[in-house]
Amino acid sequence: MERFMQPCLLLLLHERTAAHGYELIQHLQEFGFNENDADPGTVYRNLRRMEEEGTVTSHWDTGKAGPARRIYQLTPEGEKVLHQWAGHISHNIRRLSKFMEKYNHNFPR
Amino acid sequence: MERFMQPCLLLLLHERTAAHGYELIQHLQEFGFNENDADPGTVYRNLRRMEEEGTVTSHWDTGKAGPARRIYQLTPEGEKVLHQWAGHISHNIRRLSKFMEKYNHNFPR
DNA sequence: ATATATATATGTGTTATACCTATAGAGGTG
DNA sequence: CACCTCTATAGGTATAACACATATATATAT
Repeated sequence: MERFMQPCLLLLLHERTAAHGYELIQHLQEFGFNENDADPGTVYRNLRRMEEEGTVTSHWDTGKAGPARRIYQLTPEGEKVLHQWAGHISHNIRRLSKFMEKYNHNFPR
Repeated sequence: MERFMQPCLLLLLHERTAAHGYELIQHLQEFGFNENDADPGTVYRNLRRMEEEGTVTSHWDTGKAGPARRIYQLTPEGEKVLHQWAGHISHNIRRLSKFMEKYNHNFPR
């Protein structure tokens, strides 16, 4: 499925109210992303795009030690989009399950 | 999920031992493809590529009325690839289900 | 000094595919 | 007979997603 990273990021942000990109990258593995899939470039680009689309907001955090972080927060619009994603994903699960049903019928046991 | 049309075509061909593209297009709806998704251009291009990859073979059928048809058949290699797809799809179902589990935990009832 | 971890960002080539268009045979209708 | 529609295959192209590589800068450990 395409753009699956987006709903994962939205859900991670809902779980923790705020987080920066590097932190989100660490947690994407919970959704089955491996090192290649959770490519930093892809994550940061997704976050920037999500901000353009209005599903998240961000601000710089220069308070902590280390390089500046961009802190992301879910918007109400983002929560709506997350719900839409959930519907979409449920639909895909049903679709894939239907395939497997047919497959198992063709290749029993 | 990407290239989902391929396992569907392979499974359809396993079900009917042989079929031409236009016929397969009609049956793709069984797998949740709508008119846009089951775009003829995409179907035929997929079939040609699958032949290049050795998962199907084809020959022209000029016997029947109407324009000539290209009849496709599943190869043993194609059946192997279909089994690989089934594994891949099962994995994706688990992955998406895991997302939904987390989602439902975040938004109960 | 230098290597590593933290943190963000851009450049780019490949791939999948949606949408559009082209071609052509066969049958039906005014 | 002209025209339309259905059957059937195919290619052209623009967009989009993404993997992989690279650039940047700060802080810490050796």
